[in-house]
Amino acid sequence: MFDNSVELRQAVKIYKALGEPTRLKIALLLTEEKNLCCSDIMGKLESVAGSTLSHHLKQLTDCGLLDLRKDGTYIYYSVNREVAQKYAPYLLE
Amino acid sequence: MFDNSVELRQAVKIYKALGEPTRLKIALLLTEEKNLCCSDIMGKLESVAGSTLSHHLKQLTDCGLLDLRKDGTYIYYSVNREVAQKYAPYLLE
DNA sequence: TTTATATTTCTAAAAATATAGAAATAGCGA
DNA sequence: TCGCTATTTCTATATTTTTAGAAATATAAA
Repeated sequence: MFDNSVELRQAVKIYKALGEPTRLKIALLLTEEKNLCCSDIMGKLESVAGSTLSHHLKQLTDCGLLDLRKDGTYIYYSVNREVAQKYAPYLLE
Repeated sequence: MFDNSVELRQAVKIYKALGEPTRLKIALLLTEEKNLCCSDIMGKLESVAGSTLSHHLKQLTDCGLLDLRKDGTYIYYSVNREVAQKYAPYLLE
């Protein structure tokens, strides 16, 4: 029926990404203040190891929810508003 | 910062519920066709044990995404459109 | 009351996920 | 080049989640 269309799999990925407190916080952080880099984000969360944060950010970008822009050693993340609008406009409120 | 407000925890629960293929399918099924009972849903999914389905439905109702109405031995589920609208209007498309 | 059907709870196993330390990679500035 | 900072990958462990069979519960119907 809703078989595993690409669409459905993407939606699952997005909701899975948001269904974890640290990642949801990251997404909310980035709608408030765009273009934060990994270490900025680490500073705003209480005690998350860099490697852990890296995994979370990967999940959020892999599903299309976050865009990134590299600048030297820094990577700046921001919310892809189109994707957020479609799947979770709650983020943008 | 976005500390563990009730609001944030509810959002996490909802997205976690939707971040699993079977549950997302159930939610989509129920926006198409409302008031399906447990066994109707089981019929529409390929090979899910009743006990498993029961857990999924519990998760979807606990987070507020599904409403239920009991009628005899049957339990009819439907999507709570207000909650869906707020967190995942994608479901209602 | 017995039987049948719908759903849940219990229990346990398998699979997936989150986490972080350590090592690796990458770019920048001295 | 060397050292410094930012980020990722590797590896391992702990925790959570998914799954389903079996037993339990609940309601309806015969």
